[in-house]
Amino acid sequence: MAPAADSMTQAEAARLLAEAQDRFIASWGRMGSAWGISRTMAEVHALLYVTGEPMNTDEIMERLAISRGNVSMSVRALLDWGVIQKTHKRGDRKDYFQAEQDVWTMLRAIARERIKREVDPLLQSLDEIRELTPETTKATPEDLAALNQRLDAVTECFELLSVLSQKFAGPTGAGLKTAAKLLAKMPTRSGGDAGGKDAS
Amino acid sequence: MAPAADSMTQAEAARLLAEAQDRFIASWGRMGSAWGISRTMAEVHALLYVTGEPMNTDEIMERLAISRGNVSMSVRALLDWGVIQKTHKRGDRKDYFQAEQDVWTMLRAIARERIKREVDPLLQSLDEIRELTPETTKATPEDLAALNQRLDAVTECFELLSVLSQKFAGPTGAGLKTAAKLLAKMPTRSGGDAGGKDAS
DNA sequence: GTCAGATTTCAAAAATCATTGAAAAACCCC
DNA sequence: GGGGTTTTTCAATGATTTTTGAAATCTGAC
Repeated sequence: MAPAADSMTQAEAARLLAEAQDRFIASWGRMGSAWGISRTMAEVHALLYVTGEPMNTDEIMERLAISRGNVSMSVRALLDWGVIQKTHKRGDRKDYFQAEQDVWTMLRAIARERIKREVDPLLQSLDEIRELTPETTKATPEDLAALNQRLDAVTECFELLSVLSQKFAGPTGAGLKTAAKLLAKMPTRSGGDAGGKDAS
Repeated sequence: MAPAADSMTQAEAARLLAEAQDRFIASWGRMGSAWGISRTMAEVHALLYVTGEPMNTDEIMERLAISRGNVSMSVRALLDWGVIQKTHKRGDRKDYFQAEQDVWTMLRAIARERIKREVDPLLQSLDEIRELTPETTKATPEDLAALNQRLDAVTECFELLSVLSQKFAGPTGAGLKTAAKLLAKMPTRSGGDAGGKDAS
């Protein structure tokens, strides 16, 4: 539209935009891989988030210099996580993908999925293990009793986590943002801890 | 001590104990690797946690069937994370390692480290990127403005996370357990969300 | 200062995980 | 239902991470 801007040319602006996007994509990818998500998948997500635009497979391929198959798989995984959506354009048979634009909604989806995929299975294992180790009060050697105690401590802790995720990240939840804001406002009195052992 | 127990022999109890421990170690290792921690490192941690006993390198090697070098590296990483401690036994030159026994204290250490290692660097990158993209109010093409808005949204969100971790997981923090319990008690009214977009 | 035991380091090997590309399947407009 | 387009799948390849084991370093008692 306007041929040139005040303080920079369109070309300059475009270069800047691309560079900033690339850097964000790289950072997000790095963080993703530290958290057990494949770097590329995180990068695809970052690209879709940072542009905000729906993009098709070919555009993603080209921008990230990755193969068609890789895009297909990453995009499918992101759909499974619920952090991107499939959209369409009139008169275009290609699939377009668009990232959830609200950061809190995005984090909520991630939290929900991680709990479902990783915490819940752990809890189930813990239950199974717990069934192995009877607690016939007397007769049970003290080692078994101590084991049970430790197992129970872990279980209790992760069950609480799972319940919290239901409450705040679940489909009817109150929202992660609410939770975070609440916590941030909470007074910090080291003495007030509910559990005995505290500030190390 | 006592030659036999009521409902099971010592041998039975020992076998049970070992199996339950092994299963816990395997589960913990699986969970660790889903979260970007090496499986072995998580397993060493699980072993030390579940036995509760201080163990030396040779004992860990044998129990987990891994090499000396691997134990050395895993143990060092766990020390860095602050989830195990080095101890000693009189008249024994070997190092012994013992896991933090309080689950919440342990989770707190993990949360603190992850924020420090992964969130804080992300925030720094975001700052740097943000400096690339000036906001000279007018003149700035709308794409750059939109980018800045998205970058800011992510920054705000992770900054809140970082602050929270200071508050609850930091050395003078109020304790993760407190935070979790508080949240669990909070009423769940979907309408109460502070951010506009909510229950999907 | 020396020595034996204990730990760390690190290059090479093994194992795991991610990526490609081409073939197959699905899709859809006429 | 044919023909072109788009997407998915998956075996093979490539890249990365993890593990090993032996050499180097450290440690503390004597």
